[in-house]
Amino acid sequence: MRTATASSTQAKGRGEYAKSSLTRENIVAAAIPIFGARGLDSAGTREIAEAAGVNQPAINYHFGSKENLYRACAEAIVEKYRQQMGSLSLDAADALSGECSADEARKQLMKLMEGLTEFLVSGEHSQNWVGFIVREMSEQGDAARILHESIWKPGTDLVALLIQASWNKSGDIQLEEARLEALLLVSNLVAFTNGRTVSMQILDWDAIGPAQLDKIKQAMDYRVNDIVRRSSL
Amino acid sequence: MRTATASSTQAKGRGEYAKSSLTRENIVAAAIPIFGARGLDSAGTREIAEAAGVNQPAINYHFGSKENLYRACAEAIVEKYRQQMGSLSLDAADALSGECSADEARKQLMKLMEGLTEFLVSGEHSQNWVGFIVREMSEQGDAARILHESIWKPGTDLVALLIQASWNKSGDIQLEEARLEALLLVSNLVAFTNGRTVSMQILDWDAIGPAQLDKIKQAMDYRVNDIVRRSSL
DNA sequence: GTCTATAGTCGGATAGAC
DNA sequence: GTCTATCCGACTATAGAC
Repeated sequence: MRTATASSTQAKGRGEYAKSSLTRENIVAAAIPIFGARGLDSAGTREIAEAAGVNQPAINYHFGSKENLYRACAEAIVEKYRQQMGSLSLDAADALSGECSADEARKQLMKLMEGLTEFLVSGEHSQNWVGFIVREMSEQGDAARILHESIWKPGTDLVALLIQASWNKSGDIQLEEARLEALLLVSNLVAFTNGRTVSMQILDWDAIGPAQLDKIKQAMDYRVNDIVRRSSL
Repeated sequence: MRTATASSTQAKGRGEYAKSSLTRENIVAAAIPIFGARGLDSAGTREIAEAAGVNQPAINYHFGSKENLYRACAEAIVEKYRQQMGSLSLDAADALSGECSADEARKQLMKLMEGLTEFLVSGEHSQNWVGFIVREMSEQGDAARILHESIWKPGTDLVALLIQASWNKSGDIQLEEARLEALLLVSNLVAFTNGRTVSMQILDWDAIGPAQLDKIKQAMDYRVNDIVRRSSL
């Protein structure tokens, strides 16, 4: 994106910055894990600059302010999320758009949740920016809005629709109930991202490796099946 | 606690500070919601001092440093938690200490979770310091250790033991499984504290009042029953 | 014990050389 | 476009009057 030749004060996209896109991306990539670990206020521009291999004023030059960089990080994360979860989401959405049996919905739901589990809990390289997403859950700023509208809202909505389809019911009341279930389902995964330290201590785990990931996945499978089973109430 | 006469450099407890306990408590009470909302780094001593009705150096005088005040807040929270959840926890522990039928365990578990739900999600005055607890879940400092050992660990352990008792089984493998279930159960509540903003937007709620609290409680009841039902697998 | 005044440090942002 | 040097504001912590 943003095909820029190496050196020239070229024309801007539309009121947007259009400086050296390479160093911009370096800075964003370096900033995301630092912001994710320490938050907007605590993370220093000097720290970020060092990690990116540039000098401190470079951040201000490229982004205008630390907060702008923060927003740029949120946007970059949305992009990465779409790359990583896009195909899974599309599969599920496709299934929903056709008529979709309860069992088909259940299978799609399990596949989607397994993908989400791997994505949020495992995924060594992604681990960095999951911290960013989860941290922003408790904030109310601009970045939080971006992440909510592009990640949390569509993600949980998709899960909710699959749950509803698995119940073989429709209607607004059912949808709200399904949304609540979807939220609780996703929050279970957050326990292993946001609260990873606490979780590991409680479970006497010293790492979340493949063996632990399997246990989490199994627990999530139980959860999904429990939710689906409620259709017969 | 700490019965101090109004003015005198009285004897210290044991190596501990023993200044004017009243203003100490005022500062702690003012600091907890601010730390909870903004975190250790972002919260300023001036801000806290103003909220407490004292001047900024008073904090340093009474606590030595901002970080010491932070630890004092964590300890105060543990105290409040024990006051508020103590009787419920004791009831459950009592039930466990005697021989305890599966159904008795299930009932105690539901009662405990309902109490926890009200405590974490509702509870207007407590809302302040729930932010503190949840924020520290992702940290690894001294305060995090205090809260973990005095709140998270014993709390989830109790839930895990009740789950195990409701399964009518014992053994280490069952205990780890029960701990995992307990963790997921508690993490569902965190969705409405830490992620309150996100949750409300997803569910189209504009507040978490009695009606919403009932829905959450019902969902938690479903969850508990689902977990217990698995004993027959 | 509580205040005012201030020291000392570190943060983000800016100016200007190259 | 990227560097060095620097400003200015905010912060915690300390010194000392009352």
